[in-house]
Amino acid sequence: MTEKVGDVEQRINKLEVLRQSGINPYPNDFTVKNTAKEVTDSCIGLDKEALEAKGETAILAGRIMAFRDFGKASFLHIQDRTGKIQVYIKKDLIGENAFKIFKNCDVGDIIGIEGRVFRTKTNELTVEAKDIRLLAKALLPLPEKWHGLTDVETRYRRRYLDLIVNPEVKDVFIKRTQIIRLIRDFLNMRDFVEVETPMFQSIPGGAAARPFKTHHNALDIDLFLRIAPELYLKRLVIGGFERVYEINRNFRNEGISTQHNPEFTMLEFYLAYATFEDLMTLTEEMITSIARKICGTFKIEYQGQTIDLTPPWQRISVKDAILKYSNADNDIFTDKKMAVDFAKKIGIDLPEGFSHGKIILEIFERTAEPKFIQPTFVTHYPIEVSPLSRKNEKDPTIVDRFELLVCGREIANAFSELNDPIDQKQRFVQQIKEKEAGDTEAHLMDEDFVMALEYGMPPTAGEGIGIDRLVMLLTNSASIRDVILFPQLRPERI
RNA sequence: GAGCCGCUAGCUCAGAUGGUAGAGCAACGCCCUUUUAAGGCGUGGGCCCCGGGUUCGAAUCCCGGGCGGCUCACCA
Repeated sequence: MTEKVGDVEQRINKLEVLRQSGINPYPNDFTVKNTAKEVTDSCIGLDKEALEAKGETAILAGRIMAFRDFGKASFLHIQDRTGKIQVYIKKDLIGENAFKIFKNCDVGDIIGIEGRVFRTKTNELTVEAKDIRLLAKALLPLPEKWHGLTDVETRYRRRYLDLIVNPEVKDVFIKRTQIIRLIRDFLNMRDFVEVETPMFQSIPGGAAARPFKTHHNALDIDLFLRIAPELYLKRLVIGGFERVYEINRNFRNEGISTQHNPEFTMLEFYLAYATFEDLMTLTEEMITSIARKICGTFKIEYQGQTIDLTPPWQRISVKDAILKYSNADNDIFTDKKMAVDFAKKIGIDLPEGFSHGKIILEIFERTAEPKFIQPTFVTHYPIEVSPLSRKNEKDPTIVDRFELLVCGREIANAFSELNDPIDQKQRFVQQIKEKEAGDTEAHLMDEDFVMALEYGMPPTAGEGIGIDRLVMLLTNSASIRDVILFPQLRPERI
């Protein structure tokens, strides 16, 4: 190879060498019998002699992660789904032909190995190959063994590489699926039924957010990707699914950040004949039972802070939180003018037409929300910002709702559902007014949903939990992109 | 959307004040049959993110653009 040859060309050359000696570089007839972990587990506690006596053998496959080459012998590490294990290749043992194949293997190739398990001088458990098969030739080199792949853009764009090279990344995603499975187990055990409701909605409802718009050609109608499943799940409660949930994607056409991805996974569940207070207890049970299994403790580390999940969690109303964490006066809650003045005083820009409740919420978010590092149920939100929640019996300006805050972030949002169809209709009407006043995220009127309520919905409590954020918390991940396999990025342009 | 930072070999990174691009790992060749980032000797490898400008000369300075990260805004 005297002329300029890149890594890929070199590997294609090797591939040709193999083909010409009758070796298929992409065969499909190797039967794997063991995994790296099985081999390791079965030899735990066995010293060199005991292992020798046992005569353990293994047939396994994996990707070559590293070579330590000695000419006529070589050590390599191969990696399968369970981890890494060392392989020893000796020319004497595998023979001339197999050794020739091996010499045309590179880091990154996928191989199959059969051999005896032994311990080396340094006591590392090793499979001594008596046969080697190339199962898939890699044409591109893997990132460097020592520093690995750290460039975040490459890690997100080529997640497969990230997963091959950074084991802790794979761990996070395995934990993610475990968390979701535990949630399903938790709800299924309590007689909840899992359902799927439309992603395409002609009236995007159930949350305050801007939707993605698309078009159905055959029907010739505009459709919206859902921003929440809420209104469909409540229709199911009306239909008799007294305990129902969905774990699925929501889509919101908004900014991207360490906390936001345009598509994200949401758990929503509804429990008939329950109140938002019942859901606080249920939420504590659900999240602590998951933390126990995933983290093994209630005192978890998140980005340098220790979060104590030991129940019961603090409960505080929006009003009390504002009074506690700011020098606001009591009458901001009864007098909109006072609320406006106070908001301005603490530097909040208020667009025209903000409702009293929205101003209160702004004040809460500015003064109190970031203070709730330890898990806290913040309760009783203003009615204007909660158009689907049940009005509080004693104070009609607030609703029976809570948000669960951890590290100053919303993990869950829940309320006693509004099941009075006339009240619901009025709330929608109020939202329309706010939309007309310029609020792009105000809810839309959904007549069909109101009609469903007119058939009667049992008193019900409902909750949404942002799965991505829960996973971030339980895996100590700083960015939502670290818990979503393929986070949204701009396409690369040349 | 705004501000700050980054983009140089497959990967991780150096390249003051402008002088024509380097290291380690990976790769290739030779030696080496128990290594652990194996070792020794040798070799090749670059649209320095893109486009303009200044200059005798730009990876470096200036302007514009692209992509990414973080912070803020918006939100969950």
